[in-house]
Amino acid sequence: MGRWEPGARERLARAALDLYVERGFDETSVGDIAARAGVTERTFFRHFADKREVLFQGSAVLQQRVVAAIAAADHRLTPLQIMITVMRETQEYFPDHDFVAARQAAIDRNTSLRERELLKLATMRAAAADALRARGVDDLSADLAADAGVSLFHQGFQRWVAGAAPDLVSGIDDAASALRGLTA
Amino acid sequence: MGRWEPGARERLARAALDLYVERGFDETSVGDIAARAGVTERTFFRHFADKREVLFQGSAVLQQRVVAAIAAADHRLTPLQIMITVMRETQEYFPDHDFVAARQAAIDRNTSLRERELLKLATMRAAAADALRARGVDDLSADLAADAGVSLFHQGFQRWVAGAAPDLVSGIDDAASALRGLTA
DNA sequence: GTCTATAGGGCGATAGAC
DNA sequence: GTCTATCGCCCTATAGAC
Repeated sequence: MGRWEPGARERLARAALDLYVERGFDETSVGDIAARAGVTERTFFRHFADKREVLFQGSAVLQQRVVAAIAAADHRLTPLQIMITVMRETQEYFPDHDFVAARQAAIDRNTSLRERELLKLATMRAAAADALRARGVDDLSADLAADAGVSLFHQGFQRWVAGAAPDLVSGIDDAASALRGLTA
Repeated sequence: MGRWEPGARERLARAALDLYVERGFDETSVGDIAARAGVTERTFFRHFADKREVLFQGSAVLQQRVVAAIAAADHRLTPLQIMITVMRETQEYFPDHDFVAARQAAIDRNTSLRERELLKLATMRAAAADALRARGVDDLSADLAADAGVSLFHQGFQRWVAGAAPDLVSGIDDAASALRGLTA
């Protein structure tokens, strides 16, 4: 046995989500999280840049997969079709509805967490646009297709989490269908 | 003459933008801003909720106008047409290109300012969706049309600020035209 | 207007793994 | 020996409380 237990990062992430749900983000100090995880405050900041970031661990990996999927998409698809296809495939990164719902409840109750969520979505959107440009899509079309794809993802995601769609893919399909109605 | 100079709010806003541009957001303390404006730190926080908010003063007014314009739009327009029309009318709120460009340069160099900008856009989007719903547009279509409208605004705005479009209306029209190409 | 808790960064020391 | 995670105590600025 070492002087510290392994898995500090995971314990910190778990403790943070639990506390944000239990008593809210503003009412939770980094000291509280660290204490529950059995480490010091300073250790928290070595794993996570700030108090918000602990809820967005997976976003960099998700974004890399999205970029790779765009690069690998069928050449006969239009930019918008590529985005819809790729967004549907993100379903596998959100396996546990209860976990996602708890995390989303914490985010929705706090403005600074919503800001961070929006930043992550915007970062994914920018990366998707770059990936489309790398396939030869023109600048403006790439930005707009990326915006549209992330919009469909976001609306589908929200409806899945809220229980208005049975799964993420259904939510995205509902949104894509409604978008077609709007532009017809 | 009172015992303090009037216009503290305007002086603070001006001092903040100048300092953010000169030396960057992180390198500027609230004390620096207050000193340049000739007031105390406490006065800054009575006018602005936080250090970021000082760059987003006009957004509440802009949002109100957008909501009112959606409510007043021609009944024969589709939700997407309403959004395009209303977004084009926002031109009058951004008269001075140099001021807008300086402000945008400060925002683009700092992540936490970008977060705040994204929050303001998301708030406008939510308000626009509510205004569409109030006209009888269904839930999902309202959200998607609001997303699309704000996307067109954002892309058009960026291109105008960067000099790729002669004015905001042209930028939005370019984006709307490209979007039509994507969904055709 | 003053007072204070907290965020979050810097840095050296330490204790494990290899 | 190196590398890396953790600790602990330094610091300042933000932003809320009183």
